[in-house]
Amino acid sequence: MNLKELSSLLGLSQTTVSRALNGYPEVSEKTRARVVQAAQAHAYSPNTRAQGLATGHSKCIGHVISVSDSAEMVNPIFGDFMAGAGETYSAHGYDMMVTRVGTQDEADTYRSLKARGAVDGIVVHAPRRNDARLALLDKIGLPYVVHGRSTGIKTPYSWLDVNNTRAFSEATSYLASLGHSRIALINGQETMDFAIRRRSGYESSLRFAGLSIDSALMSTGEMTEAYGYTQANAMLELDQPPTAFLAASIICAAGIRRALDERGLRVGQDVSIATFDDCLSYFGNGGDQPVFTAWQSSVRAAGATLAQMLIDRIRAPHAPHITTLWEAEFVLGASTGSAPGTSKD
Amino acid sequence: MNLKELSSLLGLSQTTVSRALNGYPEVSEKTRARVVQAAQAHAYSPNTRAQGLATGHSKCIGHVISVSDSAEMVNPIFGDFMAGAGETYSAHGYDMMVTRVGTQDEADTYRSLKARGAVDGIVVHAPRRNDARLALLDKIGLPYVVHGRSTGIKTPYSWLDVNNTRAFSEATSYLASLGHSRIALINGQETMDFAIRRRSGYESSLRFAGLSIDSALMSTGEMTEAYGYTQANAMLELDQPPTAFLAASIICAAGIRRALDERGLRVGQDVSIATFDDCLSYFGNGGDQPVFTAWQSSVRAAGATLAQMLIDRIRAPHAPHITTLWEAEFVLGASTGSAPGTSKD
DNA sequence: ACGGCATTCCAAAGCGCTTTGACAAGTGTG
DNA sequence: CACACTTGTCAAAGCGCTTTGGAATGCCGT
Repeated sequence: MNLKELSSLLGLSQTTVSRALNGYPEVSEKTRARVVQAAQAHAYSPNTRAQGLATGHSKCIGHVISVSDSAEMVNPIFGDFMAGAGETYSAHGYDMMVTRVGTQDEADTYRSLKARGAVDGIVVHAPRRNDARLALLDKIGLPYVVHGRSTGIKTPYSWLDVNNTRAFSEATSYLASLGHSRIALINGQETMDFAIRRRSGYESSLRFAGLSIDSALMSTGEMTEAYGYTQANAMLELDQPPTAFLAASIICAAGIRRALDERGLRVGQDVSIATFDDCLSYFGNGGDQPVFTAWQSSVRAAGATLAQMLIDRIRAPHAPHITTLWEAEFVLGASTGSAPGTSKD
Repeated sequence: MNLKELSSLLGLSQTTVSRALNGYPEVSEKTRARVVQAAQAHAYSPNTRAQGLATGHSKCIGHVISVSDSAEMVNPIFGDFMAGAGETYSAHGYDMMVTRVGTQDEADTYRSLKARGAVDGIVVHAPRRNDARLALLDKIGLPYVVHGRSTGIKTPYSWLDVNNTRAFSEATSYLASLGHSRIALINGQETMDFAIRRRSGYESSLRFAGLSIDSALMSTGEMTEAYGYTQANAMLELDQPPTAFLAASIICAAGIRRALDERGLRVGQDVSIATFDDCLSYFGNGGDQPVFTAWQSSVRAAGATLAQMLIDRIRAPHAPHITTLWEAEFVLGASTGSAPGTSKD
């Protein structure tokens, strides 16, 4: 069923039917009702491609997952982000396109997405410091919003970020206030802007607390369970092992806990764990008694909000940029306690 | 840059340029080379929508994530699946569209995807028993492949599945052979076909081993970490608690381990855990000493293979259906051991 | 009765591509 | 040298929609 068929069926012109369905005022309410009903009855939906050709918009948003070819990792965060974004998209009649690409082909992918007119805008994931993608997107004229920020980029752009510096600063201070002086940071990959911010929050609080910054207590890597486990184990072998861990993700934190459990160390008593928590649906940290003491911020909510920001941006490409900074929420869990030897224990 | 511009720039007709780029034989190699070079120089990519309109194909594959509105869960498996599928798609010039939808709107989504011509085919995820989606897709004529199978569907369809029955049967037998007589099954949602198969494999091996089937040792639910934890805890409170757990996913298994650790039970000694492992990139179970004894099958590989199957199917919609059954691979990990009180321990 | 003004509808152009059918130019044959 | 073929190219139609610029209709006041 297409426009031509539907309109001849109704004895109307294509113009009128099209206008009726798209809510234009030039058509009487009576005929509009008739058209809408007929469209529903015959399950007519305008052909996306034809509509796109005629309007010049694809009504589609692109997400590029860049997969470093060596590791082939897909962060589970992505799924939750897309669920949030997808909700917004479908509410506004947008489709969502996902492209998987090796990191070195990323620029070509953006260019192609634009040249082919495949998408009206894109979400930039996992921005790096001085991320070259932003300038590229500006140059080719593809609207975008950034999930996170890119330190060093001078030109304005729209972003939504969690205050990572603050969260990790608070977390570090919190652990220090419990008497911990050897606090380890199990960070994400420090090519990512957010990881850099997290480290700086951590370091500044260490300094503020008068604690030494020990590179042996800092690690950076892909935030897998195995990574948390391996790093925790390595650090616990040190002459002066940490008494507290600060993890970049609840998945890492799970790995750290495994290392502690395996060594017979009691989490929250012998060794503390605090973590950032993206509120992934498959790794709940809620309930009456949260497992981990955490600074949390829902990545699903971020997806929903960023999607809205992008849609607004596509509608008004020259509107001033919107930037949003969310504060992570503190949740006290069972994984932290006073440092061993401090006060009562 | 579009076809018209490019062709007038070359002093050729649009026809010739189009044919040159699409590899038609009617154009001399000399002009083809000239055209290809110019296209590259001017970063010309044909407009996807126009191309789609003209050809009738969208060169796009749909994936529908149906999110039960109550829970809003997104299985991390999805990310790995898409990474695998995405690789195949981009190799064949296909785009990937993801639609998030509440379960009750799923049928409408498929219909709309077809009516709008948005996709050339789709991948059906998480099939249920007697899944109504397959008949719907057949009816509306949207090519598809199924990740898994749907018991009860008589008409042929293309699928790729892991031999879940066998894997869980083997796993149960394995645990029984270690002397375990109280073996718990922490299953996925038994609305899903794969979960039903897993249970049947589990039960048949229990029977074969002469062990009783105790519904108190079986649970079904969304395979989150918290679910594994909660169920394990509940079962360990039973008068006759299990000495072994069989988990549906490595994420559940992590929850079970947490419950054991918390109770001071040694994994692989006091209580064993075996699990199915989808080889998620963020939850590696590999290495020299795998954490869990597992039956594994890469969901990423499944994605890549199913994508290929779908593309083939789109090319030849009336070709006989292809069905593929993969066997899960056994991996001995540290999480299983003889039942307490059995032989040496 | 007639011009003026909304109101309601339409024919046709155009979006950027593929593809059909036709046409020059070049090649070989008798 | 005329003939039939191949080879390389093109103009134009068409994919299904939106949108521009009219045109017909009905209603008003004068």
